[in-house]
Amino acid sequence: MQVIQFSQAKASMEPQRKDIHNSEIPAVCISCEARHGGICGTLSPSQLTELSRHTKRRKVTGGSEVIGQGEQLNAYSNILSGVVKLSKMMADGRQQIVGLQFAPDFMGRPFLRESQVAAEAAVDIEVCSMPKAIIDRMIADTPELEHKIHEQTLKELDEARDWMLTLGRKTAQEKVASFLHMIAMHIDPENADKRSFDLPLTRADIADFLGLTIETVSRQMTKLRHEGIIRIENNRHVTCPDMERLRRAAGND
Amino acid sequence: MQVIQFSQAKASMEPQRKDIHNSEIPAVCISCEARHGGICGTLSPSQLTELSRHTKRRKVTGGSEVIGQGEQLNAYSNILSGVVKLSKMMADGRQQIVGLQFAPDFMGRPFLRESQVAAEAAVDIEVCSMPKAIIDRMIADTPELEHKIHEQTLKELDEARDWMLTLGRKTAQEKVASFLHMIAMHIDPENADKRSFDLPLTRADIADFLGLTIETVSRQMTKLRHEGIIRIENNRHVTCPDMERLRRAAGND
DNA sequence: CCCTCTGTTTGATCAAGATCAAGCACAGCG
DNA sequence: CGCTGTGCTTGATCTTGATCAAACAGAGGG
Repeated sequence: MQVIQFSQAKASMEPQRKDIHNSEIPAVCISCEARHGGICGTLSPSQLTELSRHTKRRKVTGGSEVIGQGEQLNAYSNILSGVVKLSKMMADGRQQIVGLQFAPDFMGRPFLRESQVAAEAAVDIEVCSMPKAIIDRMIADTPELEHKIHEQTLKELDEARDWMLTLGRKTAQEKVASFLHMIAMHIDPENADKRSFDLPLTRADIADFLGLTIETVSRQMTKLRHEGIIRIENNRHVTCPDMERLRRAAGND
Repeated sequence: MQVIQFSQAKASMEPQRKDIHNSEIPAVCISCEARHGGICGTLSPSQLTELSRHTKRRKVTGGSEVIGQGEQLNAYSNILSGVVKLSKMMADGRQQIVGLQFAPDFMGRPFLRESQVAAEAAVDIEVCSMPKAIIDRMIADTPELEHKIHEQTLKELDEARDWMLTLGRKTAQEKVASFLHMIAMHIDPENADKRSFDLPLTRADIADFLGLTIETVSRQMTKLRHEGIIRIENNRHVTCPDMERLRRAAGND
């Protein structure tokens, strides 16, 4: 009966969904679907019933690991809020961030037992996680679900390849500008002239994302600041008066 | 009736398949499946019938474009032999190779009209290509087909992320060693101690793959040669007496 | 045979970014 | 209040890989 409520919620208006998400009963991901474009819109009522018994909403504080590199991966998650960084590390400690995941993204690695990347909360995040086994079974008999996940995979592949061009061929200045531009677009892709945003990453993380050192990131930020392309307050808050100039500084002309 | 033959071929032995592939009638991709692990094993006989009327086997000479960056992409292909490089180019000509595809791979971008990468034959290749529209329709009603393509996408994503670590954090020496090791593994993944292989890429391509210049690639190859880790004949043919040493030089300790 | 073209190597020099080293700002805390 | 720790910036110097330049090897072609 709980589930009937959820199904109704799906069709109803925003406030009610919120109530359900905050209720005692672990919220089924139908709420993610409604508010964040997650995967659960593809599931049947009976599948949702089952899933609802196992999903769990939880908060993860910034900096803590969601999944370690090479670890057994036994859950999928929808990111409800915040940013997750995916990274790889070499034996001697050199690290590279290979992807960022934002609020509506689905996290997890289908069809494999081990993850080759570590997932860590970049800031405080909220996720809705569900057991791998159940989702894997549902994938097998719900083609739309696999399709949805496939589309997410394709999106990640495109982003990874874009980033390879940045890593391999751009200058430090262009790399930093590319990063800022990417974040600005992700915060509000519709409203491209939105001028102000918070960086979800420390300078150290940005360096690991761009294949640079902390010092170089800092110097390039200062340079962009002196050139009037950005303003920075409190280290994290960035304002970009002219997004087009930032785009050009990023080499995407 | 042609198609019945194909179906039989699928179940029968190697030589017959080859005959079919060389016959006048454009070979349906069932032959790819049998010999190269392509996508057509997931299709029903009637789907194969239809597909067989539209697939076309063709050769592409090294260096020519298969799909231009940003071009309309109206075909999928199975690579039957050879290597394809996927690359991105900046407006000023800087280029980055973002992926290599080898013989059994499926090439093409589902669900999108435009490709953001250019695909070019690295050496002379043979492909079995099929119209996008037909495959897209078959994907819609054959979940196994989407699953197969999804798995290929996941493989490409893993490879892209591995390469991001190389691009962002490895030294020139490690990059070149990583490249050689990767090629060696791809030529014969089963037989990891296979010592000898041909490079499918020119020095310029290798540089674009590694985010280096031609000169640096050349110098690092010379250095690996002097250290006795590899031997090189005719510029393209590489012998590696001790794969373990190469792996260590690549930083994958 | 010479000539040209492409792909490659090698050498000399330069510069972008790494490394080493301080120092500042701010938050938490005894 | 001063102390400590963390994250960030700035400066001085060094190193890696880029750039500029030359030369070589092999293929094709007149």
